[in-house]
Amino acid sequence: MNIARSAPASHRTGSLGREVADQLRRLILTGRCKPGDRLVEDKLSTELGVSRVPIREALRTLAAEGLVDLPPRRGASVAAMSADVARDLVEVRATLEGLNARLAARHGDPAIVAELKQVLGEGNRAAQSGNVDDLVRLNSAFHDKLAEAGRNSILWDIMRTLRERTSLVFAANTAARSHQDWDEHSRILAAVIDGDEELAALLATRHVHQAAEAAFAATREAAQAGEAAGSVQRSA
Amino acid sequence: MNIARSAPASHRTGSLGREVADQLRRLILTGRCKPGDRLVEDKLSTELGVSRVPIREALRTLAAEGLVDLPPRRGASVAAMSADVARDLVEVRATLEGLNARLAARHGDPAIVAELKQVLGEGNRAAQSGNVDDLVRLNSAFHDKLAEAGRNSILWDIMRTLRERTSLVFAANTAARSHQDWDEHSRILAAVIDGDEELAALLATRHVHQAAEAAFAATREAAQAGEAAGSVQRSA
DNA sequence: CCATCTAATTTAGTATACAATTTGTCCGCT
DNA sequence: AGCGGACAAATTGTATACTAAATTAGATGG
Repeated sequence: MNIARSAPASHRTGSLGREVADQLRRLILTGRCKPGDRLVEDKLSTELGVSRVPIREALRTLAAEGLVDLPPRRGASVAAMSADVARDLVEVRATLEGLNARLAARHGDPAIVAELKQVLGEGNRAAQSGNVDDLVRLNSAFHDKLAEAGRNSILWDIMRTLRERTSLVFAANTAARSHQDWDEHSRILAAVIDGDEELAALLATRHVHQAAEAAFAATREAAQAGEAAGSVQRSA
Repeated sequence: MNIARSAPASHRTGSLGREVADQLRRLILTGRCKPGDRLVEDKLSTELGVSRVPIREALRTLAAEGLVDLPPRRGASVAAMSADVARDLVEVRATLEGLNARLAARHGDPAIVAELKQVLGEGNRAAQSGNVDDLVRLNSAFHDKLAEAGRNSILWDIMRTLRERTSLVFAANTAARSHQDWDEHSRILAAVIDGDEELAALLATRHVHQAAEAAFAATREAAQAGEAAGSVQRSA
């Protein structure tokens, strides 16, 4: 699995370190590395076919993004998220999605609005058909475009990492809430198009809070169910 | 200037890379490295007496914080801030200071509030005497403590880097606005103590916006004055 | 079973070498 | 004189090897 060869010109980042960071980010976000998993430099080095230098660089990058824990002298591990941190993340993201929606409503770039309409249509179809991969991708695309529409580079950057980290919280029940999700997306976009800053901000903030509530509730249920039946196969 | 020896046990961070990052951060924030200055790995390596590895680590860290530019294959330089980025920073920071003040008013930790009162007193005295170093330090301390009072680790982390970057914008006229600054600090703290979330949020947000307005105005004046008289000694 | 000592693993850092790329300079050409 | 391209210098990106320090795991003995 030599990424130097497996992805030679696919997305030229100009640096192996960034490619490694992208690879690991994907592994973490798709859940193939679970929270707490250790990321040993030597192992990654041989597995990915690069020296330890780019590996270390990638690990620092991901640590800065909050995706990996990196205690001194103790090595990297996939960041575990406590309930407290999850709530903190949601609180901040909700506020910033509100700010961003307000800015988007203020500027109203027609090109981006058109793209948002496009994504909204596809999202609604995906919610009908229930394709989870499409739902995840389109949800990501919608919030991405919306962040672009806000036209604030600082905000865009912060929201990118915030979305990544919250996606781990929300991942479990994207499918279950998809209809409500896309209904809310639709209303947010309508407010943005209307230039109604207050409403756009309110809806975007509430959207995050409601999605979080649902996710937390689902997680609690799963935890209870697991507690009742799961202790036999804890290590699976 | 070997930092490995010059700061052996002063503030053990457990990692040379972090010490280097701290050093460079201070150089940048105190203005001893101006925006655009190149940060060449070899030079820093010999000057600080460490190998290139911790230097690179530090540069990545600072790049993640937004204090240095790090284009691929082109080397690091102290981040320059355009007027656009400054406005974006202020917009986001104003919103997050608002959120944080709201959270601080909600929780109202007595210990931190006591510390805030302490800092407020010292700040008012410094505003009277006009000691710039003290003003900078105490202003930083006030916002630091206030961020603690919000009790949101994610928010705390984001606001830390945001404060660093905006401090570069505000640095010029901290002295000029000190009385109004500390008057506003006082009102924010009062609202926090009252548990008045709405008022605390409003005042904190407005505090940032007003400080920014003043700083932008001062910068514009300086630019005009410089345009009229300064082209003779451009390079100084 | 617990404490402790030891050995293996792993990270942190140094030194060095080299390839790739960017940047700067110089020279000839128009 | 100005411009474009070859050439050289500087700098980053990566690999490799080695040392040191710290943590983890295991073995040993009480």
